[in-house]
Amino acid sequence: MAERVADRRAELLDAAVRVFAEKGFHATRVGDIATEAGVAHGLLYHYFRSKEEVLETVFRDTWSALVAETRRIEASDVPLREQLRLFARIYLGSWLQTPDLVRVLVREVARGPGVGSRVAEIGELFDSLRRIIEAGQARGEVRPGLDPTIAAWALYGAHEEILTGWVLGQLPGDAAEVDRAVTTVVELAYAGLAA
Amino acid sequence: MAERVADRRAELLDAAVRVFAEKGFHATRVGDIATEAGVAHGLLYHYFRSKEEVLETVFRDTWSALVAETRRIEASDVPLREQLRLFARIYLGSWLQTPDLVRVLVREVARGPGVGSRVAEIGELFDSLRRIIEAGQARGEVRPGLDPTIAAWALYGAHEEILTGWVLGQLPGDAAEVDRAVTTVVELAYAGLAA
Amino acid sequence: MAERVADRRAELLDAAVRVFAEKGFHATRVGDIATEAGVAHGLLYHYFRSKEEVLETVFRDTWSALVAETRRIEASDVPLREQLRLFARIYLGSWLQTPDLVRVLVREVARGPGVGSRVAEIGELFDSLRRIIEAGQARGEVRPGLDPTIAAWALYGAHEEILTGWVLGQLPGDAAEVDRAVTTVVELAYAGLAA
Amino acid sequence: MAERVADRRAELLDAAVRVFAEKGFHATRVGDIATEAGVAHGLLYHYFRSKEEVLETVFRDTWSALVAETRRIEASDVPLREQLRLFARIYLGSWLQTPDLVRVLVREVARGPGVGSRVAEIGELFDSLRRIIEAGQARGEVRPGLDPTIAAWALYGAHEEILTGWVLGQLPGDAAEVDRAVTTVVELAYAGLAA
DNA sequence: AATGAATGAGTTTTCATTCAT
DNA sequence: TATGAATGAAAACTCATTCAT
Repeated sequence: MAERVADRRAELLDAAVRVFAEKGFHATRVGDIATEAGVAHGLLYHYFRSKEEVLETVFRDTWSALVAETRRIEASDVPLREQLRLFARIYLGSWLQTPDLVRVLVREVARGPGVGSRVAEIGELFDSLRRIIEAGQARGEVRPGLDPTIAAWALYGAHEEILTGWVLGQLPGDAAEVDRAVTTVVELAYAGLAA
Repeated sequence: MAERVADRRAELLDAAVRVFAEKGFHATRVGDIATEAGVAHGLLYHYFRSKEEVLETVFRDTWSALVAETRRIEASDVPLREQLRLFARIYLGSWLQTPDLVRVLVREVARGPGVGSRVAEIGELFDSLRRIIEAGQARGEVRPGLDPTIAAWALYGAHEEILTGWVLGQLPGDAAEVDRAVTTVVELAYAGLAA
Repeated sequence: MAERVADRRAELLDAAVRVFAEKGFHATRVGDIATEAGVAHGLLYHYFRSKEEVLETVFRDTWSALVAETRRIEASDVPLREQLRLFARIYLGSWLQTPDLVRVLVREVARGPGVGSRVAEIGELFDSLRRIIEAGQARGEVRPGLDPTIAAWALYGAHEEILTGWVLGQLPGDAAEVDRAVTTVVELAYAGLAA
Repeated sequence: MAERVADRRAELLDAAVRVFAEKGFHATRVGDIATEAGVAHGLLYHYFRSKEEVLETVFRDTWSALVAETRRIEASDVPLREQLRLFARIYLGSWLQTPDLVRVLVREVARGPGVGSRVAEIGELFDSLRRIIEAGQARGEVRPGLDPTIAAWALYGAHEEILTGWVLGQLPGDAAEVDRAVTTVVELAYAGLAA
């Protein structure tokens, strides 16, 4: 029974991601999600309070996984360059794994009502990146004068914009290009930060 | 008379930027813009075909100015580090000059609906940044192996995310912080790119 | 088993009266009744065809008891003044016995939608009151010129409006006030009708 | 211009009364009112905030007129019997003047959300009736022991129930019957109250 | 140029009712 | 009996856009 419920909920979330990715959150009608999931639209309201909550859930599920992975990288005992590579692999690699999810997150997350409620969770990722940089400074791997907070935002932005390029179809996004992007971003970031 | 027209149009655009910045494009009603501008909402349709066109106009006016400035930097005969500093000053400095405009561009333009129609113009800026990097490689200032296209996107993203941090209220955005951000981003970028 | 059924049905009716009294018929969801009764909402449809039928049942059960009591008064061999007092005691006294039921009847039944279907039963009460007045005229207790039908409606209305005052919280409705209301209405009615 | 606006508003109110009278408030869709008034449904929202507000307006306009008339009667220097007759004429006579309005008020006013906000205004009428009775007591026309508040509610209820009889089609409501009802109610009430 | 009354397409959400289990 | 997932009709309300004045 609980399994059934989880299934339906998951089906609806999957369907929502697909439709949000294609038409965008605002242009998506609740009925579109239901149709994509093969259920009546009323059912969506058994599992979610509103269309907005569906997006919130998608965001939270994905983002908390990303934060968890980033913290694992932060905790890992490897040199900065390796940490940067791991992060780039996970973050940019998501384009190959779950392109629709990337489309949705890149386009919708910083926008619309409810950004406020997401900002706190977004902050957790930046905090982790900042601590990675600070730890690098403590180990002498990163230039001491650099502002770690600003550097963390810049670092994240470098990654996100590349995802954006793929989402907008402005950058080629096949597997080889993703590899090349990982390499390029890691080189840029490491050289940029290194002492 | 032509001046009057220009005035009214400009007033409406200014009002629109203010309201878009406060409530976001979707939550803004045409009547809100008109009220903010002190005119009847019907008048907006003398100057613009639709609410969408108002946003388009805001984007195009701002973006083309930014592209022009970037091209001037590209054409200028100064070292890469100076070019990066000029770009960061203009781009990040806009937060102090026209914060509402930044809010709108960061939240609505780079991702929102209708990006499709703006992508070509967005591309011009990236092209210019790419050529700056390529020229740096030609002069031996930039590492030769680096992919200039990906680097241009990463470079732009680093800047944009800092604006985003200010827009979301997650980074302190006073004049001193803007200066510090310019310094930090230029250092990061120059070291990241330099041969 | 039959007892069980009767129990469940009665529980649901009781719960419905409580919820109708609090939120009104239209604002009450079937789920509210079920929750109040501690069962799943689907179960309600084993005992009633619809939400409407629940209200109908509440009305019919209550009203038929009231009609029966009124007919008993009608049949009783006591003077008019005593008959009026008995009616007032039963009718106004219900406020102390079953205030929620009074709330529902006053607000939903006498006027609400679907009165049409209840009008016949409502008429039985008025008929009984009319015959009480006519009998009074036959005995010489009631002024002969008075229209018994109109007088019956007026008499009933006098009682109902006092219930309404209590329901709306506009008249104090404690036990002492109920007594005082009985006395007042009986005096008014008796003096109004008496030859 | 202001005249036009007033017209449209009044047209919509008239239409609403007609439709509410026929189908009841809840069963009436906003579109029904608009259709009856010959306009698009959206226009209703230029003049009223909601369907509810339309009913509120109907109630307030009517009720305040009734309160004003009752106060005029209260202030007039005529014997109690004449005051009762004037009230009955106005109140019961409304059935001949504006039957739809009566239908709406009788059926909807004491119900639905927003009763709370109407109760205060309803109280004004009862206050006026109570003062009429108290003044009668002061002049020695009304029995001294009688509770004037309860008597006022009973008096009003006697009238309202007769309107209800007409609305429900249970009492014949032609002009002759209205006259007879006025006579009957005045006799009942006067005899009921008189010293 | 300017107004604002008028239009009507568009969409979320609610909730009574059904029915498989 | 009992549950609650699933359905889908229904409707209020919003608001961009038009257009007569």
